[in-house]
Amino acid sequence: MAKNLVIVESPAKAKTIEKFLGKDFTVKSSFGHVMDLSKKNLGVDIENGFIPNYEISSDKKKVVSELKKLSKDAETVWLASDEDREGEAISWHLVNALKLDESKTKRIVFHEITKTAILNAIENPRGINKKLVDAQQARRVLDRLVGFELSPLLWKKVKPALSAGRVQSVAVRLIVEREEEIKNFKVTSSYKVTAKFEIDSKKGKTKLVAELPKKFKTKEEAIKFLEQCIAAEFTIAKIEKKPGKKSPAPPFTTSTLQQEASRKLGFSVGNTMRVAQQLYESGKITYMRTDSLNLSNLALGMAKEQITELYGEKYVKTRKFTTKIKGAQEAHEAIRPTYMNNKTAGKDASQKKLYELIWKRTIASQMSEAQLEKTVVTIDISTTKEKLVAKGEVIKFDGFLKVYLESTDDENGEDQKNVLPPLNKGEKLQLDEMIADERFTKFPPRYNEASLVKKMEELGIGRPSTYAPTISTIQKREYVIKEDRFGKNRNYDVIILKNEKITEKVKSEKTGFEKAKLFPTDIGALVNKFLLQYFDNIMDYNFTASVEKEFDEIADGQKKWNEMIKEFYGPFHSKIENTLETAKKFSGEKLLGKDPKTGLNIFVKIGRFGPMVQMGDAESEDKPRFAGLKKTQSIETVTLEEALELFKFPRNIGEFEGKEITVAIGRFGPYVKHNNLFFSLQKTDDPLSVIRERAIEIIEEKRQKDKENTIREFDKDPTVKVLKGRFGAYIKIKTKNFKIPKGTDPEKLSLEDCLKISEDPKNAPKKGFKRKKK
DNA sequence: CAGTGAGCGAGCTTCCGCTTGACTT
Repeated sequence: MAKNLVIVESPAKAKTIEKFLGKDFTVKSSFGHVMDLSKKNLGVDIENGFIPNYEISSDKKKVVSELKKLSKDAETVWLASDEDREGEAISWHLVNALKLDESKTKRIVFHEITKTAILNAIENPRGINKKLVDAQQARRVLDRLVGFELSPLLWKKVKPALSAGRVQSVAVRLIVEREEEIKNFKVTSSYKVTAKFEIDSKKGKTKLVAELPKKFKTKEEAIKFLEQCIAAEFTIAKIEKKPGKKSPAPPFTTSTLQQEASRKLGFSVGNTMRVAQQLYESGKITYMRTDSLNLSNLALGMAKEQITELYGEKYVKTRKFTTKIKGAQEAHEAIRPTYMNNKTAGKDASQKKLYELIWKRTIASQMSEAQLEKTVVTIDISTTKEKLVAKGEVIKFDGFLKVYLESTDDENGEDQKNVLPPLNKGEKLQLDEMIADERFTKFPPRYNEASLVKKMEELGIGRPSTYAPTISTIQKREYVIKEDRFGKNRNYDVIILKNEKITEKVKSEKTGFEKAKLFPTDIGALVNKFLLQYFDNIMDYNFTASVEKEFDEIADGQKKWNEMIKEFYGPFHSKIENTLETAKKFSGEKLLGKDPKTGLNIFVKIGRFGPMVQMGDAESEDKPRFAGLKKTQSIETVTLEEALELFKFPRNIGEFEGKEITVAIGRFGPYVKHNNLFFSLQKTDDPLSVIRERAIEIIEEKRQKDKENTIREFDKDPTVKVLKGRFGAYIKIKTKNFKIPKGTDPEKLSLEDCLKISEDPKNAPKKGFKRKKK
């Protein structure tokens, strides 16, 4: 039995560290937090000073009991969770969950997984920092109170099963507000003049492209300018050369890795993290959830060695980067290859591509600057005071550019940097052509997953471990949808001066094309409006930053954590109560117009099951009729005509086997209903025009499929069936499903067998825990 | 994966932050 038990957060880390320490040490992992607030009720005792009710998380019971056993036999238990707020709390929870004896428990920390760092940590143990734990408790309790009081309010006032929280609600706000900016954006156009000159040089003819810095607001002004240039003489007035340099970007953090993988590889945020996890687990890269730019001395040394070997000594420049991100906790290193001499690694194409990106970024960050020479050429026009400008850039020394250049989110990469031909001051230029083309102002870009993460990081909301899950949550709640939009064609004017003649042309370009961008849904916009109206403080972009400041004060011992919570909770809770009493149902109801046949009002709003249209007033004697919106429609844009179409359902389209067939649109899209059974329409079927014959086809297809999936049926009781599911055979009784015990042949089950199996609680459908009411 | 299918009636839903491997309906 080992004398020492070391507990870290991640199993891959445990494996590495075990190699560094001798055989007297066993290294195990807690798999992150082992305790959390109870999920029943609030999990916090409001009346008695906000005492948290912690429980061992259900998925951690096994880990905890194993660690408990090992800790009993160990002489010393070393708690080596990360050195940040959450890590400190993990150690504290471990003390409680494992019932550790204080005398044999030691807390150690390290920021990098290197042998020296770990041996050094072992030499310098300390106790648990209770103040830091308190800061974490404040963070945890605040998030619980906000989430578990706001969400139920939404269920009552907006729609069931919605959610709100300190992080997700602000993320949705960003997307809703960006969409509003875009909607209110006024597109204007102006004319940009570009001139092409022919240069005779020793090497033959080359081109020089120059631009007019000024843009013309109207076509008339642009034409007037071109007319002036017909008989003009063009002379080089000035040639300015300036040295410039470019520096490499710092190594990757979680957020910048997600951004670059999105731009360069087209990965979603979730995909990047999944692939990075695989690389981490196979020991190829360091930890992938980090906000630190730091590289260990070992890594710096390896990088230097690698760069010298591959490119030579003059490409080396060792740098240490420091983070500018507020609230960064820097418990880990930056994301880097474990061994810099592996230029490639990974099992599949995704892993290889991501690894290569990390390798290049890390190596480049330790390379010398690129040396540039920037040239600006000014060209006089004899007939006007305006001057043309040509810009050029020559790379004198490539430095880090040999390996890697960070891309940008900028969608219209304007500055084209070309190499200029040899030119002399006073030289007269021969105009080939001059073009004035119409350019339009561009609305602010919509967020994609990665650029939203970037913005969240800037605001200090969310952590490296939560960026990907948060983005998935707001999509799962249907606050936000990720999709492509096809652009529209737009005409623009082009005026050309060539051979001393001016001609005009109209050209066409694609505009508004969007790929994998985040759009707010009706529900997202409505919930955002509700929260902004009643809880503007939580929705404030600075809310997290201001509570973070208080958490820091708690960690410094200047503030008691439950006092901070009390100050927040008092006004917050009375707002909840007040809103509960006074706010009406928040449905976003909008009057579209009147039904021309009946004269009844047509409304659009959010109902229990999402966006819908309503015919007739709620207060009128005749109950109003309802119909759900199609998935492709929105409250914002639906027209009266489209709304009226929706009331054509359910459509009776004939009879089949003596029962009528109807078509309608439900929660899960358009369907055919026959004999109380439902059959989904295909995407290619139009619910407004689908005919009886096609409906029968769909019914027969479904029947065939059901037959194939049925293993056993019983004449005596048709509500009991043995069916083939995606996880194998199961028993269905009415709407409930039951597991079949192992070793039972489903083909041979009798009705009695089925009923018996259904009575055994072991086989009952799992529905989670029932909530206990006090 | 495939299946689900209402307009109110039960019972349920929910947060953020650590971490991976569950093993379903």
